[in-house]
Amino acid sequence: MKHSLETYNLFFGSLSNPNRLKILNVLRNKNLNVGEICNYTKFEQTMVSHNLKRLERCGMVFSEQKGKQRYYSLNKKTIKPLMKLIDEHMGIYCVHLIGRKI
Amino acid sequence: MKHSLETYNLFFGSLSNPNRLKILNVLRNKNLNVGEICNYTKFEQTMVSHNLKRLERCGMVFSEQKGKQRYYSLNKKTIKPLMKLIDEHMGIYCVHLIGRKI
DNA sequence: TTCATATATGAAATAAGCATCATATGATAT
DNA sequence: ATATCATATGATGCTTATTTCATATATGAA
Repeated sequence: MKHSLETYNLFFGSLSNPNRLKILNVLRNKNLNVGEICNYTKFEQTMVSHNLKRLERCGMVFSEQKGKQRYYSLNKKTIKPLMKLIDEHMGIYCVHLIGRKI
Repeated sequence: MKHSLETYNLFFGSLSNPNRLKILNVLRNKNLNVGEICNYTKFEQTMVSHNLKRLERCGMVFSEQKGKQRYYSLNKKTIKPLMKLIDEHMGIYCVHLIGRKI
């Protein structure tokens, strides 16, 4: 491990939340501003902003101001291979817990 | 995303805990039984057992009974490339938050 | 079988994380 | 400047996660 446990913890913690995962998911195909993310996810604006902030701090999304709106985009370079890795892992080791809570 | 948000959440949740990360860390180089993990980490036995259980359910560690002891080993096939991916990510995008809490 | 050691389990207590609320900042237009 | 729309922030209450405690199960030895 190259970095501190705290840093890894922060990274993984950012991904261990269904709402943040959903936000990442709606950003997969196109860049969206906060309002659009709210529409797609049916989440409240403040909640989305809080979660976007955390995702951005961890480098999982980027943002760019365009007029009054701020557009968010997925860090595909990290998120795509990450998801791929986990999909493969789950396909092998986690079949038993698909659909479970714990 | 191939699996449900809940499943990803469970996966990442297992990694977003400093104690579990520390346990994974001490398993990097050699397989250890529960008592040994406690010694290395200075964690309590029950806590270690609870956390090992969760890690095993998510396929991050494997276990094997040997006499009275149960030995745990890291799922290197997943954990190693995962850590590599994240180290690279952090090196680029997370320099600013090294050592931070949030 | 009984004893000692190793690990696991369930429930309760504690801690951490999160959404929500109220409010603030920022941007553009008038 | 003020008004309006878009997004961000801080604090608080609530929920979920985690550790701890007490106890149970499992394995091997005597």
